Amino acid sequence: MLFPKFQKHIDDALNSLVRDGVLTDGLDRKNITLEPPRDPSHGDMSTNAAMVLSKAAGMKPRDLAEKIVAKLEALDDVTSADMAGPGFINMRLSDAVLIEELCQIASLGADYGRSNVGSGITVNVEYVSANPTGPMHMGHCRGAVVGDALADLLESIGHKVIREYYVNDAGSQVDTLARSAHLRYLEALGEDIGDIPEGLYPGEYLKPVGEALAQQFGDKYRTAPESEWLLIFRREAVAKMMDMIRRDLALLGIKHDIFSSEADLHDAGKADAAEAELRSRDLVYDGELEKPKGKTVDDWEPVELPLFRSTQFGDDQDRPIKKSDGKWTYFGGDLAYHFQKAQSADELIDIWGADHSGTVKRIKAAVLALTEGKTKFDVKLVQMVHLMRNGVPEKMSKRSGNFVTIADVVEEVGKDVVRFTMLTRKADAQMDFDFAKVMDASRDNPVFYVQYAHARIQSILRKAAEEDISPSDKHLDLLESEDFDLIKLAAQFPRIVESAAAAREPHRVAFYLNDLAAAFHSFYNLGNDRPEKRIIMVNAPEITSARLFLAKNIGQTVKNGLSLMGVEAAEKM
RNA sequence: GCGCCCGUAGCUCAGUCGGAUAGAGCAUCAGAUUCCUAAUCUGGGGGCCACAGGUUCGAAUCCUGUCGGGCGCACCA
Repeated sequence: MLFPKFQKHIDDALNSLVRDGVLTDGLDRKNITLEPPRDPSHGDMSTNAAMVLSKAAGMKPRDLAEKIVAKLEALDDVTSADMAGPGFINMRLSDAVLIEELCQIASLGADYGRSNVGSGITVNVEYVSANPTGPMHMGHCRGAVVGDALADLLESIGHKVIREYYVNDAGSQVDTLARSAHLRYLEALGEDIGDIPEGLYPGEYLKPVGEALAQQFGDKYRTAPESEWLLIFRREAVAKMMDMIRRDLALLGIKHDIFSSEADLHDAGKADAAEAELRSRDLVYDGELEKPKGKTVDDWEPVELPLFRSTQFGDDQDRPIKKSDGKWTYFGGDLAYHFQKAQSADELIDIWGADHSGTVKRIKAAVLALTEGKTKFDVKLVQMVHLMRNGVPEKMSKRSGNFVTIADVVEEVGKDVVRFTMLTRKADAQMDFDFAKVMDASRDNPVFYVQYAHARIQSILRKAAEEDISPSDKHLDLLESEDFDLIKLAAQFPRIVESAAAAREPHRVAFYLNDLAAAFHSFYNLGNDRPEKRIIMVNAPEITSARLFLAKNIGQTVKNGLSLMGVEAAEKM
């Protein structure tokens, strides 16, 4: 592949200069970059090697650059190498090396863009982890898509990836769920339940749960005290909610390997074990919390609780792992949960909503303490999505049972639009999601633009087949400069994937695909005014077969990119 | 009051480990279809990269401060 190949060229050139006595050995080369210049008139490939090394080498950047240029211009893969500006080195690539890259796309097919730079490292990505108390709504959507795409991305560079969903089935919210389900159970048995009382979940989605429970238990728990049915109803209702969530996830194409239960974690004594471990190292102690700042709490009174010393790791205050009633706090369980995940992974990544930003420090502290720094841990915060319709905010309120579900949105605009839209923005910037815009203005939606490029290519291939011309690598020497420009852009795909994975920013793939699609559409339209630039030219089957080969592999690259985002590559539009 | 994120064209946003003259889409203006899918393309206008300092060969990018916006600041989850 092109970029690794040229990295080696530069490395070799520097080694050669070391042998010549121009450079001292062992200079730090990690800041050397290799990238296409922003302005194509500067060349195809540019490196800052001379500027980075000049200080340590005791030379002026431009003098060193000249020495490196002399080595590089001797290469077969390079037609020219020049020094520019303060010491940039610009190269132009030979046709042969670009044709070689094009053939690589063809031979690698769906694997073009994949690599093994991350092999041997297992990464656990936890995402979604929505409470099992209702269907998935749009508040969960962005984190789900970003997490899923990130997991794909990490897998594509060779990491072993464990995709995990943490089911919060131990807190008080699932008791509320059980009570809400019991009410619907009574309703299913024919009782008039009236309005849903304050504090219970009012959503209609619990009706079928109540009916199923009535079917299963008859009127066994109609008048029974709560203590008899709470655990049973909790288990049944959580299972039903998770079924529903799994269906919602499937609609969006979100995949998980493991659903970890918080309740199971406690039953297995994992939290006790973590507490014991931390107490033995004096990282958990019994103490009192400070009064909350910036917010008045009416019934505040100091209580002694087991506290984790997160202040030692930069948190504002120590954090309780158990409540005064002796039950675990969410944090207590989460701490044990992360310790458990660290047993089977080298790196952990959590995808959280920005509304949990306040708890990042404590959980980072906990992982650092429990794994003694051996496990890399990163929390990726995904900012809020504001739902709009024609510029008017769409109301969302869980308490009233009134919220926009993922199922509704997928039904309205489709999986591909949702996924692509969620990935056309940095995750740490807020975004608006306007139904009217993504629907009515679908022509302007980047997802269709990219899909259209792929569909257009497939259409050309079908058309060529009718003319009895098929793609072939026999006459690639007939390709012209516009053809090579497309190859250059496609050749960037592997490094885009690699850098997006390293930075954990799936959105970079989306922006790259937009560029690649634009380049192809532009290429295609050259043929409007200049018939000799058309892809299919019935009277010139040799160049046509070469251009078809090019188009086919551009299509392959688009498809590989879309597949990383979980978006279909349309055959026809 | 404190913590985290953000501030780039009229709007929505990119901008790679600090690199060369800051980009794209929408909107706007002017064009392209007897021709492989016009869901496309070509061109024009539009910028104090919030502001002020600092770091250096070089800053939209890193550091400090100010201003503006969002999220959070329970033993909730």
